[in-house]
Amino acid sequence: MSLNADEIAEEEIVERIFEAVVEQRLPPGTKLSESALCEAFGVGRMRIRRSLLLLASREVVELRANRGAYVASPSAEQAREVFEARLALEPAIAHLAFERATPADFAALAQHLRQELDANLHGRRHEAIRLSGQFHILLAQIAGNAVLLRMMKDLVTRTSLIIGIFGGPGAANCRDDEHQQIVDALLANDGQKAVDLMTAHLHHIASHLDLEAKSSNSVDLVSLFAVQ
Amino acid sequence: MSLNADEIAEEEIVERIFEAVVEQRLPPGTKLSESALCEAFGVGRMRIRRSLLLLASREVVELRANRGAYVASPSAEQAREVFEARLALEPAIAHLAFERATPADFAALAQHLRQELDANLHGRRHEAIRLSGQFHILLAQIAGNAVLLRMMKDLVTRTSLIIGIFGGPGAANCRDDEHQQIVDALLANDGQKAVDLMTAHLHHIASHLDLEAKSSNSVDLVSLFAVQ
DNA sequence: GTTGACACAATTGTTAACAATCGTGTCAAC
DNA sequence: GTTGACACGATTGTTAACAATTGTGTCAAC
Repeated sequence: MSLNADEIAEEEIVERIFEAVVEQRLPPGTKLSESALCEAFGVGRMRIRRSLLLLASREVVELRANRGAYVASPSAEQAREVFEARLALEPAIAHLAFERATPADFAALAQHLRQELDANLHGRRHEAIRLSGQFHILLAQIAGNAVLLRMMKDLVTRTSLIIGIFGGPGAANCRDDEHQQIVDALLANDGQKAVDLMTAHLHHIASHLDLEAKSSNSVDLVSLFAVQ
Repeated sequence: MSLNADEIAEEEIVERIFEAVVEQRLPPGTKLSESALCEAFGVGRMRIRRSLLLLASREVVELRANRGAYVASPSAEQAREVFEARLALEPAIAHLAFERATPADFAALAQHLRQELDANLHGRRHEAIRLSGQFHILLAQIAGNAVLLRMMKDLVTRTSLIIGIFGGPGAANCRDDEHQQIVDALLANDGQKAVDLMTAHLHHIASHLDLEAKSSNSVDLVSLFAVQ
């Protein structure tokens, strides 16, 4: 009778896998076998199957017919599209957050920056990466728009995959103090500056990627056999 | 052996239902019973179930536990969020389309405008509504970004639901010539004007909505029993 | 006449067995 | 030594029967 204390829901499974991908504990291409996930989450195969379908619809997981589910490996083209989308969305989100931030929101931002700094100082890498993405999601929450928030969760998660593939070694997260600067601009009531800093921040992240390399091996063959 | 001429795929079912929702042939709240859909598409229940899950993840369908699937009925708050998201995305999309449009794209735009005009002149209402949304999707295609394109498909579909609920009677689609004006600005090589016209266009559509009314009946009871 | 309880029908949700596909390892042939 | 075919094991995909929940209609009680 107690309202559903029994089993884990699909949404939670999706959320957990999102988190693992963001933290780069699930690298691109990792196989997600059904039986392993059933055991990991203690649920039936059907629930895992639905979760994988949801993850695939958000392009965090790739479903290959008769071969199973794999963590997505975004192509260079997809990476470009993700950053282009973020450049379209996040300045607008920064502006909305600027208009709507309450004192409680500023407190949350301050606490977040503290956590981020702390994780970086103490070398907790996974947590630092997660918080780095979480900052952008926190801004979307402050912007007060569930549609934009959902979009950002997807984009941030895919960005982690992109950095895992195209990012230089070690330069996994944007550990600069640019997040701090954005919050400072918001605190200084300078919305336009916050928007501009966000745009610059995204350009900085993208500039640390090498979208040419890492075409793996298959592409070599493709270009080899190109008619042109 | 022939490569899959056998059955309809989930994606196609999702696409067809999206289309029906855009054309407002599936009004908000319509029940989508599994057996009926099985018959309609000639597929097994499992495939329908997966399709409904995908539709729910894009918030075009609402899944109520043990009660089935229903076409979503966006709330006023959700309507606000959808338009806010469109206002964030579409100016950027218009700008990208401006930068990347080829002569072939302009031809497609011209043909689209002709079709839209024709459907309006001859009173083909469903087609007119569909084309009205399709214009915005065509722009996203021209912008050359699959991520943004996917987002726009979702937002346009949900906008149809929103207009169905909050739109005045008859004023279902934006039948002004604003689409024409946007294309004219693109043709005149005036990107900024196209962006501004798009923003104004979205404001016009939103201004024809009555987000206060149509709280149906349940909300009356809620406000009636509100503690405050 | 309205209200409450009860039972039934219809629909959804789950489980488990079955079918199909794919990758791998072995083995023989060249 | 490499290549091709074949068979096996493992994993995914599907089907069908079963369980559970919800809504409805009937019927008696007040």
